[in-house]
Amino acid sequence: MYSAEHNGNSDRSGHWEAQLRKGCLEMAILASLWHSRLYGLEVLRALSEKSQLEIAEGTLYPILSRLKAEGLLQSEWVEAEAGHPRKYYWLTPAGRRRAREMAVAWSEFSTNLSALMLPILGVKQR
Amino acid sequence: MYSAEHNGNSDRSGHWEAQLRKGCLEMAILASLWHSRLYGLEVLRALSEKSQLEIAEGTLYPILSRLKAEGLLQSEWVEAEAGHPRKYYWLTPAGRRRAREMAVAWSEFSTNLSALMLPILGVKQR
DNA sequence: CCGAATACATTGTAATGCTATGTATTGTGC
DNA sequence: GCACAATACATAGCATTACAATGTATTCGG
Repeated sequence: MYSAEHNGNSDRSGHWEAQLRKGCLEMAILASLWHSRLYGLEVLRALSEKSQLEIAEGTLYPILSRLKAEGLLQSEWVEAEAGHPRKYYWLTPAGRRRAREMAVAWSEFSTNLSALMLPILGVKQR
Repeated sequence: MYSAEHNGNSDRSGHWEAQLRKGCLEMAILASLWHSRLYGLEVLRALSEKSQLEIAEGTLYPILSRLKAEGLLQSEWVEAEAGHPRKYYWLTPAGRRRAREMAVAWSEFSTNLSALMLPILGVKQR
């Protein structure tokens, strides 16, 4: 996400984009684990590369912890052959179900909202 | 939005959809005013009809108030020929600029996130 | 041994809806 | 005229969720 601060807007202007993302992060993190288990920083990198979604570490770990507490993720410590021990996470069956539900809800929600934004983008409507 | 409570999930399950919407409401409300000024309950109806977005009154008015305080909206009381006085809102030039910025950011954000959700929906990727 | 890099974790704070509730005005029926 | 319903707007306590700042722990390299 580009910074909006260069616009010289009011002191709130830098914050509205963050609000756009709130609420989507759990879903995005679950989605990042759809294909394979990953450790924390791999999740960060996956999200950054696949969807330009930048999450801070301080944000990520509480979310992972919350999802685990809710039974949507499982985790285990793995001693690396070289380097640091890592905590790997993967989706539980309940986690896969949740991810699907969220994907469906997101698809509908985002389609509806995007239709609302079309006139503003100057896109022709049918 | 359909209710997720019929799934019999944990007590948090009914709340994640609400979180998906948070952060999008300011943008949606600004967008609802793109073409013409509206009074409060017209905004509600416009959002419900155009994008199936249901916002409670208790949510709408603080947002309208906030956007006005930020200089993005203007408002005035109008005595109706029949019925109740209504408070009409419309976008200021700064409001139109913000709406455009948000529309652009949303377009990019939602496209990226949707791409992340495609595998879960079982949609083929190129 | 020390500093850097990597990996994970925590907490106070700010922001934003949700829920419940309340105020005010107009219209209708009795 | 009065009571109630409908309409319209408003508010505040609470729950939730990131963000930012900070900290702990481990490994590696000089």
